Amino acid sequence: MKIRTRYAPSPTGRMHVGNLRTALYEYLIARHEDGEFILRIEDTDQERFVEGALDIIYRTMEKTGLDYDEGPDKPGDCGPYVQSERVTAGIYMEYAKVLVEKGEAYYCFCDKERLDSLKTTVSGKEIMLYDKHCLHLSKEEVQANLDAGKPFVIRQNIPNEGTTTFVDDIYGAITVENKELDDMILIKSDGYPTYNFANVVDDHLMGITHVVRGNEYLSSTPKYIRLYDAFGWEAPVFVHLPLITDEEHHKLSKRSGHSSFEDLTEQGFLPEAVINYVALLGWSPEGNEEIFSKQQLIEAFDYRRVNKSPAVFDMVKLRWMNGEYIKSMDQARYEEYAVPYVLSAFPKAGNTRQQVVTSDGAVLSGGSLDKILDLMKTRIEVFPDIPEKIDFFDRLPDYDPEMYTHKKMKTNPENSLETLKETLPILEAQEDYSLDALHDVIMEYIGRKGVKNGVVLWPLRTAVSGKQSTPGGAFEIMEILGKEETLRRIRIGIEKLS
RNA sequence: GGCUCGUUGGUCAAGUGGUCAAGACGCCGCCCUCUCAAGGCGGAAUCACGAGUUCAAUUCUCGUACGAGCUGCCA
Repeated sequence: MKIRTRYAPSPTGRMHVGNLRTALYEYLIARHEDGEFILRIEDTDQERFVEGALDIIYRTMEKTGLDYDEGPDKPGDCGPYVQSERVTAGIYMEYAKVLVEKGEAYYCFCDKERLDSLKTTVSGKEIMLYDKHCLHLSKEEVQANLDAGKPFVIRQNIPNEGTTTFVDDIYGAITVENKELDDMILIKSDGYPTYNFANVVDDHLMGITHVVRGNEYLSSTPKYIRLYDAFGWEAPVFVHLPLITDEEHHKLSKRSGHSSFEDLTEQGFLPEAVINYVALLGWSPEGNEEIFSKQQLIEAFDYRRVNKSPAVFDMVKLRWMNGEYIKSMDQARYEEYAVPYVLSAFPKAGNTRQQVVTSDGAVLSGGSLDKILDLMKTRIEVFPDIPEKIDFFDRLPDYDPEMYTHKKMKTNPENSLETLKETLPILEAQEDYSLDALHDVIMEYIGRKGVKNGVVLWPLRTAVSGKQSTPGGAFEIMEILGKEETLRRIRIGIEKLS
């Protein structure tokens, strides 16, 4: 039988990374077996609906490459794929009535006051188990209430005896006492189904073979099983996934600041890196490889290797992985992402990819920008790292002359001044400011002086950058700055040291 | 409170009744080197605890502790 999985989000805001992983695993399970993956919108909660959330879902599916075979915007044989539309079609009420006929569900007219009176507080928490009060209403009483237009819900009728058992493909067999199971509401008083009910009905009607979801549903699954049984339907395979937590081992929340896919992309993470990272949270491949393209994930993904224990979402490792993706990015796409950040380090108005004017007044060509881009590629983990690493190109910082002192290089303000004074005329005479030419002419000087490279290069790099550490060395920086700006900065260095 | 699930280095994790208990991130050190990266090499660091089964338990069983989830006319 062909595998069919579905991703069934509620349009309530951004896409939580837990949901994203669920969607990914559902996608991978289907694609791995050449099955089908469908998108269904579960908008049965009118109150929580957020304007625009639907667009976020579509956009996220698109950006993450989770293409579905059927969905609201991809008609298939099981539509509509939006639950509110299915409500209008009367689907859920029809099935709820089937259950009522069978005695597996019943109308309940209890008002809020009566329900409240059933609540008890145990160790600070309010708990409530419905007492089946309305189960005992006669057919005539129910009809009379219905005719009178009394608001009602339809509840599942779960016996108080016996146990219910199901097998989860990850967690194994799970058994609960039926008396622990509440007579949950199937149809709400506004006529909408609850998530639990709509889910079962739709998964069956849509031919879903594998239900994949977060482990927060593990303890309510027995109720689902009873529903499938009540209908006489075959239950799907259940695959419950371990929780993703924050550093404090609590469920990832909005407070953590990186709980949603959109949070992450705003922070400069690449969709494919997020997907790759999230795939490894709760699942591991057979080998030691960790970098997986979507296609490789599809091939390698065996959901039986999903593990049971919760996983901490580690931003540090995500950053590393994102850096790996950046390093192996093709040039065009890399530039597409990186150029805006490079440009943002040169705030002067009118700057473009082809030419920028620095705040110090130097003119840098497109070629210089290329070199900055090259320098950055192995030095960043996310693109927003760029500006602060290259700020010294735009404006020479007002640095402390003590920066010329470096024990290992054996430099100090005195010999640094000497170096700058002696190299200045060489650099003034030099016309070719390409990396190689600069290298040759300075190395020739170093050879002549008979000193270690660092004795000369440390002060030079300090003078042209004004920073303790820089991407690239003295030659790279001088090449990028060009002759005029290089000389200006060296003269400033000489002034500072004099 | 009840129910359910979980527990291998700081984090992600592999793994098995007998292993020197993989690998990755991070950390530390070394090499390279004008700094920072990248790259290469190496290091420290783990089977929650207590019983039981067994010649042998990280692995199987039970219990304890801790953590999480559920206990909504939310999903």
